Amino acid sequence: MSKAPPPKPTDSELEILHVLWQHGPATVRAINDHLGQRRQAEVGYTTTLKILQLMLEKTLVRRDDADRSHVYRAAVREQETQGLLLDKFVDATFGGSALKLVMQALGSRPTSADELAQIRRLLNDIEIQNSTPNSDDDDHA
Amino acid sequence: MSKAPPPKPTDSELEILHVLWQHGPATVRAINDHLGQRRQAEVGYTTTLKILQLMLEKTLVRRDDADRSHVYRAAVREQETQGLLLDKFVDATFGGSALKLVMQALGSRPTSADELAQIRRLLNDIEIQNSTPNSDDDDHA
DNA sequence: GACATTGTACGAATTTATTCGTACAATGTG
DNA sequence: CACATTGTACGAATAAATTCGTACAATGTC
Repeated sequence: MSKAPPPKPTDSELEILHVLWQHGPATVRAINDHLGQRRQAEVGYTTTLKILQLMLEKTLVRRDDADRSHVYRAAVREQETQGLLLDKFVDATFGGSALKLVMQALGSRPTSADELAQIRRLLNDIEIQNSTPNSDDDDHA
Repeated sequence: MSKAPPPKPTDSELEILHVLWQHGPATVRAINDHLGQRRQAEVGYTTTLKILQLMLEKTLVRRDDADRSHVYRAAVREQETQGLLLDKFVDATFGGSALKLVMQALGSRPTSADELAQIRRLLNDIEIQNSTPNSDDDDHA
């Protein structure tokens, strides 16, 4: 029992993860610059640093401190993290019903024909998988 | 400028709204009992009361204080509230892409044939609407 | 009417997230 | 080498959400 699984990131932490996922490993300075761009206002440098230090303790990021300017990189995968957050959100907001969420997402919002087509393709794939139970796709951690 | 639109409910507030949406207007006592059931642990009565009082100030609920036991009821609609929360969530977690959210929701989670059928039906409806621009559904504020 | 019960109001402690100031070390520049 | 620059570490202020204790009013019961 040596591993503590990384917890759910907060909003600020998630924003930093987005930067790391998109641009790869980066220094605090670089991350902070990106944050300043994607928001309207600047972010204090030490604020970003502090959050990254907390994220390090939570094992949401790893860092390379060989050089003076430490380099941080995401320690959690984008899809897995989004899946984790999605689970919580579906539970809290839609009582656990992913169907309701999808209906709401598609129903109350303009969706392009192209996007609809992509979803249709996904539905087909899922139905194929549902009807052909694989015998060897176990996913051991 | 008399209306302040109700703000985004917090997690606890959302849980109370779920009770109100599901069971209709209720006293603090009744709401508290429901909360105790849907969680594992009991909730302090005054905790629920306090949150309801805060929700009243935020105009998330209304109350009838004619009787000694005040009766609270939701002042926001379920769908609208879920839509609001969904928007924020999609922005924060999926960079604003509802498509990514739907793909994640459907892809990384078992979905029954029945649910898939419902989604298919919805897709059909949307495509019909997309191809027949209505001339009289203007929505003036 | 005395007393227990049930209700509301409200202050306050706790926790978590966010923000930034300050101290100080390492490095670059004249 | 003196000094400005750039970096990390860390304490602490602030704000929001959550929790509950305590005071006290209204009602029910004998």
